[in-house]
Amino acid sequence: MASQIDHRENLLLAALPHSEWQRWMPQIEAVDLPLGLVLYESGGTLSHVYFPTTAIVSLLYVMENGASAEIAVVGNEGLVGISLFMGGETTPSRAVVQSAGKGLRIRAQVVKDEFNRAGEVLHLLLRYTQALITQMAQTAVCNRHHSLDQQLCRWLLLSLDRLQASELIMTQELIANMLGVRREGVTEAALKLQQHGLIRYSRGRITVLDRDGIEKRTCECYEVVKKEYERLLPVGVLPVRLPPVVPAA
Amino acid sequence: MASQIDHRENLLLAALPHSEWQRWMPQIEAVDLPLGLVLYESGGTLSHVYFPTTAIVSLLYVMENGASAEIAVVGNEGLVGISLFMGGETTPSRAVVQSAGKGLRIRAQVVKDEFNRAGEVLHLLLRYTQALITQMAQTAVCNRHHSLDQQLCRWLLLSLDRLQASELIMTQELIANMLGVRREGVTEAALKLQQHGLIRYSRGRITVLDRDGIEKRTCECYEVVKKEYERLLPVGVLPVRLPPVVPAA
DNA sequence: CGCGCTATGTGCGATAACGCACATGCGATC
DNA sequence: GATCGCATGTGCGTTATCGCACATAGCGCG
Repeated sequence: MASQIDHRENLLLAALPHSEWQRWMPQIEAVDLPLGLVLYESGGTLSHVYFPTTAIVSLLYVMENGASAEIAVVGNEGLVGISLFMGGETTPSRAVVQSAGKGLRIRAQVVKDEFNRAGEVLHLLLRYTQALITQMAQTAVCNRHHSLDQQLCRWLLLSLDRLQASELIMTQELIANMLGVRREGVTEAALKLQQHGLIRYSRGRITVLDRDGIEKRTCECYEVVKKEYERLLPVGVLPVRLPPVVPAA
Repeated sequence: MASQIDHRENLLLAALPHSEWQRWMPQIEAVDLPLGLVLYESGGTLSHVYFPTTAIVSLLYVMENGASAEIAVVGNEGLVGISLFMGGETTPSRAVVQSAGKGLRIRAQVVKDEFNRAGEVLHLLLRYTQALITQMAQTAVCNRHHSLDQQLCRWLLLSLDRLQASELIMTQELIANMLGVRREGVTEAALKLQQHGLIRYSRGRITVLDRDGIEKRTCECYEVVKKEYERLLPVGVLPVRLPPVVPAA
């Protein structure tokens, strides 16, 4: 079973030295990540660390009054569960599957042990964490200074980068939740993009027609985050198109 | 010289095991941190890691158009320069002294070496980093959902917690810069607080008269961040009032 | 094929913050 | 002790977003 796992589907796993991967592989488990699945709840314990492959996971914060805001997004370039090796065990945020797909997971203790060997793994995970920090910081700034229109573009691009397709399955209601704005606001912003021929959508299915056009309309935040991921993470280009999966057995 | 340094003035240093501190001490240097001093610039290299003692340092992000926003604040509970041990060397933010005072510093390489020994120091610094991450995430959320009035209160409280006094030397213009809002907005918000007898201020000197009252007016963000710092960091209570400094020599 | 659920579109008035212009006034300096 | 610079106060029209109410319209399901 584990032999069918292609660790190249997740960039962090792909970057593991061969010897490390040999130890990890038997412990890795492939999982389905359906839309809306909560990987961990604010303050809750994590049983596993998740490495999305085709899924996208949002780290979001839900406030007392129910309002929410996304603080970062994790795809096949990263992992969900940094608080395990950062030492805090929990965080006051929630991790929810934002785009259904697949992922790999491994028991929390295994990652902790590997991390504490203080070799390549530690440095790889910490560099990833720094990239994530940049994303959070940029989100804070973006929330402060940029228009909903720009933020929607940023959000679309961040999501696209973490998908293999140019199509997102995502209602405007959900996007509004992520961005922490009204649903109607997203409708208006999306309408503009559609009228300009940049996207097309209907009932929870968004197709990106002109990626460059969207990049022109987004704020600098997208580029800053992307550059920082490229700088910090082993594989230069994020949206890696894999060769056909090696069919074992 | 180094023998006059009281490492209890900074909580991270105070939490170092005795043997570690023995190694660090000869390398530590006391520095003045005047208002406005830039400890590092976006993308710049860090020569030292700074441990504020009486000063407060803001991590802020400056955008292309000159607008800015604070993403976190560091006082005697923390350190400036996490990107050194996180492996990225630089970050796309700026560190500026927000409240003048003193701090300790140590050459970057020393911290890296100690970190890479993978002992207590590593875990201590990573737990601190996680607390910092929480602060950034909460800032992002706060920027999205809370009023300027609430944010000003949060900001005042975060600053007070990192000072030994109930007085801040800080113009409204500077606060506006930190919060990423208009100066006039801060004036209005501060005016309300003053009219309610919570603070008193004049020309860059703010005195907090009723801390509890300010806590009542702030948003949940302050409490979340504070609790998380208390949970993650060694000393339970943040605003530590030190016993008289041990006068060596 | 029609029903109903859910996604999307639209139209308000209300509000918070903006940008700009300018008034006031403290307090350090000469 | 008059002056000047900088911090603070204030007014006002503009804008983005909100909150709510309700209209339309795909699409799956019976």
